[in-house]
Amino acid sequence: MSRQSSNALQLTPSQLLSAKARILESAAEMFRSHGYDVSMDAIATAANVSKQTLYNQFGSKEDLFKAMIADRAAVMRAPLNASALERYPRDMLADVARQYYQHACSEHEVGYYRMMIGASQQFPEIGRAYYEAGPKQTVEALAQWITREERLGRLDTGGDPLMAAEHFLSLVTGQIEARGLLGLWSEMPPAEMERRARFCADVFMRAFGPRRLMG
Amino acid sequence: MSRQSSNALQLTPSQLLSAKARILESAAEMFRSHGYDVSMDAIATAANVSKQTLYNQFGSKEDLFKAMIADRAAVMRAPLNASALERYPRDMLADVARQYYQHACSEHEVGYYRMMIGASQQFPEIGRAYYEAGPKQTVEALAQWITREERLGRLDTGGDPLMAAEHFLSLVTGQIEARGLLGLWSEMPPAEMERRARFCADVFMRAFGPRRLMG
DNA sequence: GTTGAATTGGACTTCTCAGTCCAGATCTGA
DNA sequence: TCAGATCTGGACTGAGAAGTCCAATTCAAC
Repeated sequence: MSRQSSNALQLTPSQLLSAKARILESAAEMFRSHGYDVSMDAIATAANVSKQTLYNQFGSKEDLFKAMIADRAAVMRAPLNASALERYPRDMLADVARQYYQHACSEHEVGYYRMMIGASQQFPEIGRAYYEAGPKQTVEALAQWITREERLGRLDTGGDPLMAAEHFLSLVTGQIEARGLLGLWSEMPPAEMERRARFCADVFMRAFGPRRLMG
Repeated sequence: MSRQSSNALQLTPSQLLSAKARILESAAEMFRSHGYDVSMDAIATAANVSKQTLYNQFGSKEDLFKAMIADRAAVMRAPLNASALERYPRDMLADVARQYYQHACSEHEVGYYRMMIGASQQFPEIGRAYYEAGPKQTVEALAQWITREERLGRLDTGGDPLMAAEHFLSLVTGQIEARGLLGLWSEMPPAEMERRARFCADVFMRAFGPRRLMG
């Protein structure tokens, strides 16, 4: 017991993360940047671990891949944080868009998405799992918020908040993501982010704002 | 010469398409359904051709793949046919959406898109080529139409027809495509297509319709 | 027909990679 | 200090795939 506490204070570098966590970390990075074709040797090297340990911990490449997906699922949830929920619709929506442009649409993040798309051809159940852990959550959270705002008379989707939510997210991610998936990257300057975020919020408010007050 | 005309009337099955065209056809189908990992033997078999012929015609797997992409580029152009250009904005837009839902968002077509995404990780130049031959053309054609309608006073995008065009296409393709890329297929019933098409056109018209007449 | 070119099938080489095996080192808990 | 578990590195197996080679066949043009 006393030894245990001293261990907790003096961790060797390899103990900072458990072997399993370290492997998952490296595997995610390697799969993201090289696709499913990356070799197990490469992953082992990247994780500073022997190939045998990989197989001890995960049994097979397929199992490692699936474990990595499960591990990432939580990370991929979109940022609809509670604080933003108290803002006026236009500001809240612009904020969601801004957050997307700042964090979720990086080369890195779209790389994961691309990996998921590739994997879901090979392992169809992975596509579903990812969708339900990620995009679906985001759409539903937004739809819930829209429903609330509708009750407050600040929005009017004509009874289809879910479709309105889908449309807003499509507006935000749309062509940017499409270009990213095809590997076309052009660093988006902050001013452009701001312009797009406002544009999305404006379009949405013109379409779904309250009838009398126009946005 | 006389022989030539009799040949034109009595083609053997293998002559219906030139060997090259037949190979490209089969290669496209195999790459679409199995991804880039499909073996050259499998492609040769599918094309009813020996492996050697494959190599005679295309040199290498990579070259075959790129030739296939180039061959497909034209096919992937979106349907913005001239006849539709004479309609009123709302009808024209609903039509574009309808055509997309009917033809472009099938499992088959999204399969090609998925293949492009996968390939553009391995061969970055392919992503750009595809984008420029496909999506970019569509966006620009739509933007041009919007510009014209703006001059006629039937639309008002506040001076950014390109972004408006991007947004409309995002609305149409948005979540549907996202789900397709992840392999989540649910046959869309015609009534649902119609509802979505109208929804997209309505949203767009509320956002960008002329200020006075509201759509 | 005849000739030159293209096609065929199938064996062959070379390479890469998933997964295994093992003997020695290292870690961990008492 | 010791014993059992775990990790290491490196060799090894087996499978599958890209690409080559070649002798026999088919095709196309005169």
